[in-house]
Amino acid sequence: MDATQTKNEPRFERRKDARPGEILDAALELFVEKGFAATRLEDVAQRAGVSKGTVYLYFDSKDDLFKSVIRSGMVRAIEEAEQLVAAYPGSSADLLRELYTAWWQTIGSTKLAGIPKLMISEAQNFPELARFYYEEVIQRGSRLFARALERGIERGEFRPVNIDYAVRALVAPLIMRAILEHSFLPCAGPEDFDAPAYFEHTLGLVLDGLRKR
Amino acid sequence: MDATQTKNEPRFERRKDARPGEILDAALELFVEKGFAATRLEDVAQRAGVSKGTVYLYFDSKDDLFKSVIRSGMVRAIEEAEQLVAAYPGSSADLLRELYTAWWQTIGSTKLAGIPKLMISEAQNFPELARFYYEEVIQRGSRLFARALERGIERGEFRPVNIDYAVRALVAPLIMRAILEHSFLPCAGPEDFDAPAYFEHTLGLVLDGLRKR
Amino acid sequence: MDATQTKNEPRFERRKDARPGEILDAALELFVEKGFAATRLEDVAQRAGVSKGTVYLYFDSKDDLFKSVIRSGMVRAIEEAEQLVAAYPGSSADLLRELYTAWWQTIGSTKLAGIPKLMISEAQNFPELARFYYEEVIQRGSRLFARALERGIERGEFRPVNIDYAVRALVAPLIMRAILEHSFLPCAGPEDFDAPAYFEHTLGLVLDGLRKR
Amino acid sequence: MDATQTKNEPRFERRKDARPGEILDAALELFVEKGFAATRLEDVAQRAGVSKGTVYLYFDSKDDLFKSVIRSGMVRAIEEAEQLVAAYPGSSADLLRELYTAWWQTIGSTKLAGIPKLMISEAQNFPELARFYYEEVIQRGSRLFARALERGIERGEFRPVNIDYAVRALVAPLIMRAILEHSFLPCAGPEDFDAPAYFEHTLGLVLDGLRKR
DNA sequence: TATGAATGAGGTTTCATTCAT
DNA sequence: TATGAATGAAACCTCATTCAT
Repeated sequence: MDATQTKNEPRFERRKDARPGEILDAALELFVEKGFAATRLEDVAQRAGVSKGTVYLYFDSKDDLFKSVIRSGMVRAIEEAEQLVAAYPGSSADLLRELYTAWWQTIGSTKLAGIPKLMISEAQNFPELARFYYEEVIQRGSRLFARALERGIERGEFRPVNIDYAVRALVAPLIMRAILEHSFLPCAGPEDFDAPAYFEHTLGLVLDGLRKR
Repeated sequence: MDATQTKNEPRFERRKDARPGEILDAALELFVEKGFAATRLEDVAQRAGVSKGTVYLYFDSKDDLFKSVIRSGMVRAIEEAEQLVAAYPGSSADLLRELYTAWWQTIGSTKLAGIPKLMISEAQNFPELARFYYEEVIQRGSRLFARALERGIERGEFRPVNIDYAVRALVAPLIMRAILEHSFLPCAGPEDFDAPAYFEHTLGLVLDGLRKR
Repeated sequence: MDATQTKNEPRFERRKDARPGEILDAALELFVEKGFAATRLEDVAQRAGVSKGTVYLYFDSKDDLFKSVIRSGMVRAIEEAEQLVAAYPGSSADLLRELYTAWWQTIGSTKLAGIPKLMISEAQNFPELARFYYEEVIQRGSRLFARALERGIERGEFRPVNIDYAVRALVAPLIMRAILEHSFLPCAGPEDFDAPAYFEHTLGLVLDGLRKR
Repeated sequence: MDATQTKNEPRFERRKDARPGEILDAALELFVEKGFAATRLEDVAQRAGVSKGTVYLYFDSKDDLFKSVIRSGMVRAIEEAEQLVAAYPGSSADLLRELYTAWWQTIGSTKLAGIPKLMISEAQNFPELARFYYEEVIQRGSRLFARALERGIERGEFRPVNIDYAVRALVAPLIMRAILEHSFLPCAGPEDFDAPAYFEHTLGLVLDGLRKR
């Protein structure tokens, strides 16, 4: 069934209508807020404006809903960024800055920013999902930065450094920021964590390390 | 199997003093492994080698047990590190390296390494506990590094930098490592994450940024 | 046995409107029989023909169920009796007899007769509920009799007596009968307690005391 | 053991020492206050000033403790009153008044006043105990009043009345008062229930009914 | 499709009872 | 005798899931 449409769908989205999107949004919010186990499906339904039974029209189970939440969010953003890297005309330092900006706009400042914390919390309870996320989001996302660094080295803009460690140095603040937003940020004064400034500074530190002597 | 020991095991064993610690240990392991809500008190009891009811002799509720787990773990390690910083005779760069080593030995390579992930996951569900952790662990721990940096600047070993950002750059890899260990490390090959090497590299990057020009 | 009916009984039966009443009935019976604390919610559910969870669709907790049982029972009967007193055309002695009859028909010979014992047993455990019952049932019920007595005195049918004591003399046998039915009646031969005769005799005693000399 | 003392002990007291007496006192108070099922043995022990285990040195189980509480209280008081009736020299009206006074002094104004409510509440849960109480306390107590009434009729002091109903009219206020004290008295103003006046009035009413015309 | 009443397995928590000391 | 730590059955309550409407 559904043979005509099966081909061009985004790979990790299970349904085509708009209804499940609202459910996914609600579920993401609540899973991030309370954790998977502590989230009641009834609350998800209510926040999505549907009844409890309706959730089961679109998702097989709570587990299935969780997996859909994770799968549906991040991948698209990474695909876009991959295109950005492939076609970027400017300097590699600017490309890195561009990647930071893109991350902030498509993930960091949106609901998707909750996914890292969520996935970290539940990785051990959903091993296959964790593997999927590790490969399709973490590794694929890391490769973006790796490619930009390699590009810079090839073009003589950066000195040759260990790519893995440099990637981590670049990615860590993004993840830290996303995690903190959904954990301790309410404890800190809001002034304590100005994301753009933090990113700018980290970028400066790393670019300084990349500069040829 | 084990025929020699099976018979004489007493079903009632009185060890009042040892109990709470054993329960806390078991609880920490399971909370980290499965999350707070998904951990059944029965499993905690079993792993601690006691019955369900015994847990309630020492802790008022599951919530109380959770709070005790968090409170009892980290603070001691930080106190020790504070003494280290206060009395350190050598260079500030060595002090930073010493802090890294101490963190790895007392936290990073022990069960306590699970607490950051755990606390991040549950911060929103335990706001007062989150505040406690933020103040007594995160801020107090950060101040350790801040003091080492200030010391280096005062003594002319480092150039004057923004302390906050430098602290974050130093702390991020420790936290990232601890978090990953209890989330995606099973997905990665074990070779993918050699903690000491990672730390050494990060330290190199930051110290390089601190070097006077 | 019962082969003809066993098959088609649906396991899910939707009867939203009837449920609360059925549950209240079952709960009243069991609370009276065993006491509040000794009654298991599972038994209430079973006697009402529903599952444990269903009880919680209609009542927040066991306490809430108990309060509803008490509140829902008596008040209606008293309201009806108040109208009886207000509109009664005959002699005041007949009105007293009428009140006795009404009590027997709407309370004494029904399940509601268990409530006095139940409420007495639990008054200390539910102080606010006890206050409600005291005001809305005990005092309001007593006022019924008081009004009939005052009416008789005003109309010159009775001699002026202390209303409070006379009310107690009238009410006591009703309460005693209801209490005994749910406590020691199984110990006594059933012949030991013919309620109408008992009431008739008490009425005679009191009316005799009210007669003008 | 204890052969010298075995003979004259009160029939329904199981132990001879003073220790169990304190436990029984504590148990009576709490059973009356909260009901049997809602009373925790730990609280009984604490109020008696002993440890939980000690209770089991003197009583086989919670049920056994309950039965002992009931058995140990009332019977002695009734025995004394039986002697009073058997030997009373004065008028039968005075004897009735004497019985009221004795009841008030040995039961109504003491902790024992809680037993009627307690026994009523638990009669259905302890059928054999209920039967014991019915026979040894209720019927035996009623016979006290019956004997006084018969004496009065035989001696020509009272007119011949139905003894059963007259006994009930005499006993009801005593029981009502004891029950109310441990249920709704906290709801009423304390002025609402002056026991001696209430008793005096009831006695007057009944004696009036007994007077020869 | 959509609803929400109904279910019942499973979790937390209590507490009567046991037993090593 | 006396203690109180330990036990585990059983209670209350929740919530993912089902199904009649």
